Amino acid sequence: MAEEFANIIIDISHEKVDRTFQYRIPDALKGRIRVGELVNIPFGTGNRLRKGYVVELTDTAEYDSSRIKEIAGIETKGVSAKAQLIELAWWMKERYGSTMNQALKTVLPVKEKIRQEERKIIRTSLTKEELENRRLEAERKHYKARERLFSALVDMGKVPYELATGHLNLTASTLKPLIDRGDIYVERLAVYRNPVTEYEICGKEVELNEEQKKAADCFKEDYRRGKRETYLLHGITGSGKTEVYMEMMEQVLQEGKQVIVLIPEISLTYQTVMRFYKRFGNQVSVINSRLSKGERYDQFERAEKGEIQIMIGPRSALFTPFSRLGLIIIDEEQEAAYKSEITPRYHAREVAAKRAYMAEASLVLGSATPSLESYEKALTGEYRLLTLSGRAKKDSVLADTEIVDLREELKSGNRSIFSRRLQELIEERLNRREQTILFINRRGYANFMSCRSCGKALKCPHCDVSLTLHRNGNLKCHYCGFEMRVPQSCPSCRSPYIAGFGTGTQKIEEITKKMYPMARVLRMDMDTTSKKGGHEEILSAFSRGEADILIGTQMIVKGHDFPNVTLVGIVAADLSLHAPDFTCGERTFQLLTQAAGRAGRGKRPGHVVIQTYMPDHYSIQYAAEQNYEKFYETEMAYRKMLHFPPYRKMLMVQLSSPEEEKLSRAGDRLRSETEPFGTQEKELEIIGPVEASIYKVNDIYRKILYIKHGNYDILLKIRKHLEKLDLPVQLQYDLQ
DNA sequence: AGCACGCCGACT
DNA sequence: GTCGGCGTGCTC
Repeated sequence: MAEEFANIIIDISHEKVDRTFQYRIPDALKGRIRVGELVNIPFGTGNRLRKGYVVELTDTAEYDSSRIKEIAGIETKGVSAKAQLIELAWWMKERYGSTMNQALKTVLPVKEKIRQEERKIIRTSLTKEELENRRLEAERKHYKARERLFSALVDMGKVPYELATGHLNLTASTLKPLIDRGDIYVERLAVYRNPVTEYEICGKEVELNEEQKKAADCFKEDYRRGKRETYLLHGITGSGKTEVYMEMMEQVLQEGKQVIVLIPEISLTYQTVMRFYKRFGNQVSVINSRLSKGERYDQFERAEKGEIQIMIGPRSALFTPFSRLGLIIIDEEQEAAYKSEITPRYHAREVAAKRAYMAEASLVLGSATPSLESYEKALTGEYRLLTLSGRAKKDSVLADTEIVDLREELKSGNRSIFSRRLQELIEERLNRREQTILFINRRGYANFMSCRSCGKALKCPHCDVSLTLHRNGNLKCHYCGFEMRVPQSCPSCRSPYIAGFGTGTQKIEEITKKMYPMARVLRMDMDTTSKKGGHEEILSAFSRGEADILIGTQMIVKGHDFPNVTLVGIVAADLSLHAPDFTCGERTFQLLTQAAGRAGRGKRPGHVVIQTYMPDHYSIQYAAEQNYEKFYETEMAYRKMLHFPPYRKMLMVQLSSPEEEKLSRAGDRLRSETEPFGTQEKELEIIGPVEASIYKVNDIYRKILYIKHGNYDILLKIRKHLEKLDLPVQLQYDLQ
């Protein structure tokens, strides 16, 4: 059955028409019009034909039915990348639960009204005196618009078109008679705001080793044969994944196709980007969040016109309007940065898979520590697994890793945050003029309690996640709502040494400076990097050897190469291990592995010290061994046992409201509306609604409902059902 | 973006 | 009075 109306956005770049208009589908076109289709439509009083994209099909008229016009026809030529992106937006709307407008805004960035470089310029061939005469004439006749224009021309000689229409409030109808008279003319030029200057191509930087070659060849062979697949490139830190990407890209470019490379914002550094420039020259464009919207728009426009073939950027680069997309690469695919925090809360990995499928492109996911989801798919054969098990540089070896048991330190009377072994090694580095990184894997704000004697965190008896210490002094489980008083002694070993855990970078900096007054110490965290460029500045200062010790959070362990670093100290591995979240084991493993990978990137061997109260925990053990496979097996078994993703799919519904009463009523309603799905679907599990880890934020209360099921589609159905209820609280859905 | 409409001063 | 520039608002 074919719908009667189509909602269409007009392909004119002006914010005032940045919304949909409804058109009737004529009988002749019924059934032939789909979402994303480029059509011709009569628009405005003059009914001039314009191009528009179909954004939605519907049977209900949302506008005075008699005034809805008909679609004139389907535009066949120039079926561009945009059409595909609109289809993608439709899919995102369905998958992540948002409005079509929200989805469109993420996929098609609206052109900014203020453009930094003018593309149309009003110029004149008249002399200064003639202009002044024109101005006086206009003044005398009270032609205010002309007077403004001429005085601007007298002052500047030329006027950017945007300035004329914006600030001077001129319209085309004012300008036209002047153009006809020959007073002025409009010069059009395509000047792009190029965020990077040109570089010469240097070709390949290094020869690939056996493993790298094997991985790249496997891809290239498939690609040449027209096989499009998803690959998981699993390579340990320092194994040279980037070279393999570039080799793959070469093949794709040779076949006239285009490439999108996603890199987590945090590791999108000058060094990384330069490597791509050196290999591919000005076929490459880079976008990052520091670029203005206009600059970003320009780069997308260049991509659409085919001026560039490679786009590198954070998750939003996924929406580059390439019309011949052949490959998407996602580096560090497990990174949390690939998940959008605003509606539609999409995951770049999933959207990339969809886009690659639509464009008949291949997808390469790369990581040293793949997400469990991806690795599982690689093991079941859904993805093709490519492995790099050795370091790319022959003389560089994996760091020597040791785990220090902080319980033993306490027993022997050392109450400092640095173990004796770590202190010893730091001193050694200082004497040898080598560099040290001290890493604090602190994340989030939830505080937990643990025992300094046995190392165990206080956990929920029902959920096996850490209890969160609340301000009222109680411990709470934010998965099931279990609550208890802070005990006087450790429940498992009776030791009285239990305490809240929370060590900040600042405190560590203070202690370090006190212990090593001669050392030059740099700190890198949210405070020190908030000003723009702060990030890069600190890292390059450290890289130039301007400090002996770098103290920081996750941001220091991503992708940076510091050849002179021979010691990495992980101050308290337990920090991320006890986060109140079922993924904390996975995250800890990832962080520790990455941090350990920072040591010994140069010729001198590296040393890694992991301080922990839980030296036997599998996340810590396997991270120290750099043994991903073992970690994967253990973690998967645990997820399976507790019915967590990826074994089961999970829908999280966050409810928030300033009124507690409304919140709890809405929560009960959501639960009771979900329960009936369980009568036919025995696998269904509902937990909660329980209070969020921070229940009250800015006077708004928050609760979470967890719905688990093995089948994705059931959860989609449940979400759709819940969305329709129209409850008087804010709802946020997250499906994983 | 482009078009119409209503306002207002200029000119016959 | 009419003509035409100017500013504003709307376009399915």
